[in-house]
Order: sequence, then structure tokens, then C-alpha cells
Amino acid sequence: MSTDRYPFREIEAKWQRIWEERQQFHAVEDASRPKFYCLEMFPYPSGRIHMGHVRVYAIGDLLARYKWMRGFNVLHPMGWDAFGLPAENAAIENGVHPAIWTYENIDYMRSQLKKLGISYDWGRELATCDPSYYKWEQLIFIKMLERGLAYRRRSTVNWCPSCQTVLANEQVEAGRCWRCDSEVTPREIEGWFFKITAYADELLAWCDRLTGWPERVITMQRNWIGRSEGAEFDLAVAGRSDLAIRVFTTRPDTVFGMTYAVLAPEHPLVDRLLTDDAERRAVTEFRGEVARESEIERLAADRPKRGLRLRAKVVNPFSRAEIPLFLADYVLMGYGTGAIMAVPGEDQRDWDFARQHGLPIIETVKRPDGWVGEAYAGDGVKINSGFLDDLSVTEAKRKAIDWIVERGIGVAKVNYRLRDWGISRQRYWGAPIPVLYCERDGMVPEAEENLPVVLPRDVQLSGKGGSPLAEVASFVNATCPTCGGKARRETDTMDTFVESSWYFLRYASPRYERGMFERSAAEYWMPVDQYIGGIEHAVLHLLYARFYTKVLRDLGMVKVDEPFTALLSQGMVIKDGAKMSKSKGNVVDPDDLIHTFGADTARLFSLFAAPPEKDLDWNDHGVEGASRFLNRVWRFVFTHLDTLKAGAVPPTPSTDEGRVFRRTIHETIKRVTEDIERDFHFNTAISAVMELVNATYAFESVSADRMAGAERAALLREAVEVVILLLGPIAPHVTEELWAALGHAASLFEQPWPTPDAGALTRKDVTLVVQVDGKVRSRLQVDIDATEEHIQRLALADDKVQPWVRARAVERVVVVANRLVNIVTRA
RNA sequence: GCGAGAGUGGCGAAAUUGGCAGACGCGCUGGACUUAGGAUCCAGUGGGCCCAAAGCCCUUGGGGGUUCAACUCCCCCCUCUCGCACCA
Repeated sequence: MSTDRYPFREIEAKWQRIWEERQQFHAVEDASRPKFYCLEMFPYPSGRIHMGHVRVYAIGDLLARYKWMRGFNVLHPMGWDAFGLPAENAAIENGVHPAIWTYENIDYMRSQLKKLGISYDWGRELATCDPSYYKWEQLIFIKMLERGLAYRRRSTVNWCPSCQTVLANEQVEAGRCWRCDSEVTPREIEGWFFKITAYADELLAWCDRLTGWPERVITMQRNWIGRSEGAEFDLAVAGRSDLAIRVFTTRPDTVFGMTYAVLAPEHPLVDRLLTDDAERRAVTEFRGEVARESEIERLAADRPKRGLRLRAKVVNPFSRAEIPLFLADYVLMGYGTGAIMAVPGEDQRDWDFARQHGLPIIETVKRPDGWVGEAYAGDGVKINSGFLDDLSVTEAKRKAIDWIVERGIGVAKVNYRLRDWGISRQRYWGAPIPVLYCERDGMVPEAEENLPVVLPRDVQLSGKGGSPLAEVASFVNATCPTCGGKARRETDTMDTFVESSWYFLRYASPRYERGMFERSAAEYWMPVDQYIGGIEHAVLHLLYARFYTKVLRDLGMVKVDEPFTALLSQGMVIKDGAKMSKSKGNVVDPDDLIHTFGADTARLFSLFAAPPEKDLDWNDHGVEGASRFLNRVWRFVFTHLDTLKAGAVPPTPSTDEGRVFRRTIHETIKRVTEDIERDFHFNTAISAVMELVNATYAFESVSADRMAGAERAALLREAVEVVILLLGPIAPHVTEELWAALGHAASLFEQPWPTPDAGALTRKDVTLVVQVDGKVRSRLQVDIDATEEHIQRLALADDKVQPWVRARAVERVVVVANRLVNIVTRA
């Protein structure tokens, strides 16, 4: 391990202290300057920060400091997503109250973030478990309740047996709990929902306009919302004028191919269709079999489909044919109407089922020539379809819907995969849902003046057996705000994703006491210009926050339609081919890293090792390399300090060497700026600075006796200052120190970002590559304004080119300005 | 199955969007300085032919194609990662 390192510990502590004393990153609304709201997803206070945090915050800080130097009024806040199950679990295990556990973790993690030297406005810090925060969430809940955007209903929900709580659909991954990985089971329960489906269309439509978002996140959201257009209509039950079965289809053009229909096993109409006890028993048994299939089993799409034929038949409204009716496990009660028309000719699932049960298959779309396969889902001409024959699929869909509507048996219909957001959690450490149940008035919201409904402190946490709040008599027994009589409080708490759906708004005025946020401040800062966080929130937090923002907009509270203009999804930090985790033993602790190498090195390596959206492969040797580079910059400044301090304003160099070096300096400015602005290519921005440092060392060693001392000193100074400025947002402590060492009194971050000097970038001549038949044979130095004919002549006459063209006929010569010449020959 | 993305040296990665493949860094090899160095500096480092150099040939998952020119565009195939998963 190296011993010769610059004194990063003193320097980092020193500048962190100075920034804090100067309140350098304190943000104030200022209409005269363009604003830039830079936000990294706030952390859950789990105990300690990990390398993934270091990576996100290094990215965010780079952008924030860069924008500062570009003259923006930057808001860069930090807070804590402080409610959640781990605090409660820790409490059960260790007997510490969740509040104490949470606040201790916050204190420790805050100190870690401060040691990283991130440019946060700590004056805006917030924690979502503070009643002064969740008070406003409760107020909005009541407003949502008034508008029917929050409602209570009994339904089958995802139950995590280990977390002992309900989960939203978005929080179930492949049938397992997103947090603890337990298998989720269905459970019929009463709970609260947010009506996110009311915004399905708008959430989807805006996907096209979120041009600053990564395509893959947009795609995931689109798929999650899952819009499908089609029709809904009734199937008459043969011989039963009192009953009809409503089905949904995206392919109304295929109704003539419907050879049977299917109900979900738990469909409410089933019981009314049964003819006798034998059939009733068969259905009960069938339902039992389906229920025993675990969620995981259900995920295997290729397993055989289970079905039970009922005695009742239905009528195909187009062909008037009586067709069989089934219960089958491949039809889900939760989507559409819980019943389908089956079209084996054009749907593979129906095809599979039809073959298993020996049902007829009618093709209603002409197959393309040479097509081999089973169900055909493609485009084509309609056949075997009565009045739809010879139409295209698209035309037939339209005509079929018209037909259905005219006869009053159905309507055109759009369905979404998106479900309403279940927000009830049967746990303690969350924001109380502000409603009461009164013996006289029923369910009533808490009065606004009684908010916040504070989470009681004294509670028994066992981790099982329902909501812990139900056991706290002083909480449960309350007064009805309407009649003043006895009422019982709701004991469910809100999903913690509710808090994170609006924290970015609270940062605009975090101490505001008269509302969720101060309108003028929110209008000034919103939307977030750059949001940065992990891909794991592609459809969780990011969808909820979009929804909540639209709700607040419709409540007249904010003006923006969308919360985040641009999104950067950074990759994971992995080591030895796997995500860092305690069980794998491949964890790098940020504390150790900062102690051994310093925050600047940790940040530099995080930004250099990979572009931000890719996974970052942690490499201890690579960290040493980053440290080595900062030392190299440090050493250059201090070994040449006298020369550098003597350097005056850079002149137009009088020598070629000087001109080339100065061009390198200014090209570096251009490259680094473009890399940051255009694509967040921080890794190549850093490599460009490394190249400039290498060039500076080289220039220093060769220029001493070849040029006037003053000119040399000026050029070296310009180079070093550019290196420091460009590196500032990446490694802020060491660069502040070097900047001061060069005699500057003001902070580096009050300097404007450098701009390339157009004069320094111009070149007199250029090196062209000369190819013969696409192979590089020579190089040519020509004047920048040389004519094409001149270049051709030079290229053909070139010594190294001659042997390749002598025996062959030159067919043509391609000249690409400033790049290359390609001589094309024929044998 | 559907959707998205990726495949380049020993490793992390670059390539101005069709124009010198492998910048920068790690690792490795050799040298310098040094009591010593795992510090620092200098040089080399895709593969092959060659004692060596000059030089030549090959090389971006595989196969075709378009083009003066392909990591980049088009078609087919293979592999991997991620997301959704019987959504009618």
C-alpha cells in the first residue's frame, strides 16, 4: 500500500468545514438566474451507506457543482425516506424503538454523506417520519378521499406472510415480496386504495413526452400500464334469458372463430349456472385444485391448462352457434371481466386448450403462404367470418364493434393492466391513515384542524397478528369529528411509497408550516431538472410519483404535469461478478475507502470505472489508479508551484509546440463539457483530463530550453488551472486546495466553468490518413484549406502509397475533409 | 412466450454516430532513480509471420449483404442480462 499520498484527510475535513461555514450550497429562490433542481433518490436510513449510494451521490454532485459553475441557481437537497419495515423488524429483534433506530441511523449516515463532501443544502434536510412531514400527506389523503381518488374496498390482495402486510402489485416480483423475497399469497381483505387507474391514460400518454428519460424505463412503465383496446360484450346463456356473460376481447374481428367461452374459476356467475349437486361438487373440487397451485407454479406459462366443462352453454352472437362453457385456470378474475371468448384459431392459449379438450378450431384470418404454426396472431384477410369476410383485421375490428354496439350487446372498451394502488399496510412504522369509524356516521375523515394524526409512541411490536396500532387503546378510541361521539381510528398505515411520492416538492420549502409546500417556492423550483437513482424504481416510486404529481395538479396545488424532466438510471455496483452483499462477502465499505484513499478518490473511481447507466465492476486496483492520478495532479502543482505562480495571462504561443499544447488544453475543455452535457459520459470526460495531465507532464519536460520562460509558465499555468476546474465537480476537495495553492482567494465553485478559446482550437494543418482500397498505407500532413485536387496529387505521389498503386489502375479517389483519403484501385 | 438492452484485448472500457479499432485506466513486461520499494519516472503491451526490425496478414459473438469505406446500416443465427409473465 502506498505511503506517498497527498494529505487528503486534512484537506477533505478542511474544505467540508469551510463549505459549511460559508453555507456555500444554501439555495435561495432567485428569479434573475436560471434554476437547476438536481435530485438523487433519497435513501432509506438502513444503517450505513453502501457503494451504490456513493455512486449515485457522486453523479449528482458532479452535475450540481457543474451547473453551479455554469451559473445556474442550483437546488441540491437531501433527506430520509424514514418510514418502513426494517425499523420495525429491528425493533422486534433488538427491542429498540423504531424511531430511535431510525434517527440513530440518520445521524450516522448523515455523517457519512458529509465525509463524501456532497454539495447538499443541509438546511433543507427532512425525514418523512416526522409528523410535520406526514401531516400534509394526511391532508392530501382526505382531499383524495373527497374526490374518490382514495377509497376503501374489500378485495383479493397480495399478502406477504413474512412482512405480515399487504403489498401493492408493483411490490410483487415474480410472485415474491420485493423486500423479503417470501412467496406472496392471495388474501381477501378490506383496505385502502389510490385510484391510479383514473390516470392510466394520462400516465401512458406522457410517456411519449418524457424525452429526458431512458427508453427502458419508459418501456417498463408502458408495459406496466398495459393498455389494450377492444370490445366488451354479452354472451347469452342458452335457455337462460336471465343470465349473460360479459367478455372482453382485443380481437372483436375473430368472434366468428369463437368455439367456446371460459370463466375464471372464482367468477361470481358460476354458482348461478350450476344445474345440480354433482356439478356443484365438481366445481368446488376444481376450485380447490386451482387454489392449491402456488403463485410460482402459475408463472410457468407452458404448463398444461386446467379446465372444467360446465353443462351450461353460451351462444356465439355472430354465428348463433351454441358453444361450450368452461372454467379454466388460465383466465384471471382480476383482468377484464374475468371471462373470455376463446378463439383457438388466433390465440395460442386458446389453441392449446382446444387441443387438450378436443374442441373445434376455426381459422378466421387467411394464413400467409408457407406459414406453419398453430394459432395465427398476425395480420391478414378475414375468412369464415360472415359479414366480415374479405376485410382486413383492422377493418373487421371496427365493423364488428359497430355491429355489437348497434345490437346493444356491448361497447368498445379499453382495458389496463394497471391496478389501483393498494396503500394499506398492517404495520406500525408508517403514516397513520387519517380516518375514523363512527358508530353513527360510519367512515369519516379526520378534521383538518386535528391533523396530524400522530403515530403513537408506545406500542407493542410482535411482528404478527394484525396492525400493532389496533392494540393501542389511546389511539384507537377517538372522537368522531362530525358528531362528537365515540369513534374508532383506522389502524392501517400508509405504504411508505406515499411519502416518497412528493418529497421533492417538500424540499422547495421544507419548514413551511401552513401547507404541504409554499406555492411560490414550488413553482420556482419544480420540476426536478435532473433526477438520479436506481433502475429498481422504474415502475415503483417513479410511477407513483408521477401519479401523485398529477393528483396534486388536479387539486390545484402544483402547475407541473410531471415531476422529473430528466432521469438518469444508474447501474448497480458489483464486485467479482455479483452484486455486493454481506452473504457473498464482496462488500466494500465506504468508510474504509474514505479512510484509506479519501472521498475524492472514491468519487473519482465511481465515475471513471463505467458510464453511469451501466453496472460498475468494483476493482481495488482501479481505486489505487484513481488515487495515483490525483496524486499526480497534486505533485505537479507543488513541484512546479513557483513556475505556475509566475505564469501570467496566456499569450498566443510563439512556437508550434506551444500552439499544439494550447490546442490540447482547449480541446480538453471542449471534450469534457460535451461529455457531461451530451450523454453523461463522465468516464470519458475523466479520461480526457488524464490525457491533458499526461500532456502537461510531457510539455513541462521538453519545453524548458525551447521557449521563453514567461510563455512556458503561462501555458503551464493555463493547463493546470483548466485541469483543476474540470476536475472540480469530480474531486472537489483536492481541487479546492490546489486552486487556493495557486493563489486564488475565492472558492473554485464560484469560478465560471471554462470555455474553449476558438482561436486556440484553430489549426493550420491536419494529418490525413491515406488508404489504398480501405487499408491504411500512409499519412499526409496538409494545410487545412488544401484543395481536394492537391490532396489527391500528394496522396498518389506518396512514397508509401506508390508501391500499392503502381501496378494497378486507380479507379477513383475519395477525399473526406480533415480525415482521410481512400484510393480505390482495380487489378 | 412478449418487450428492452448488450456481446470489442488478460480486465474496466473508448471510437467525433459510416472514415486510423482498442483512447484512458487496471494488470503485466523491461528499464531508470533508490539502502530498499508494493513510491515515482520512462518505454513496451490485441493475435500471427519474423532472431529482430521494417514490413505484411488477421481481428469488434457467428454467417450473409449494402458501401470506396462497417464495431457502427440491413437480413439470418447464437449467447447473455434485465423487465413483464396465461392481461384475453
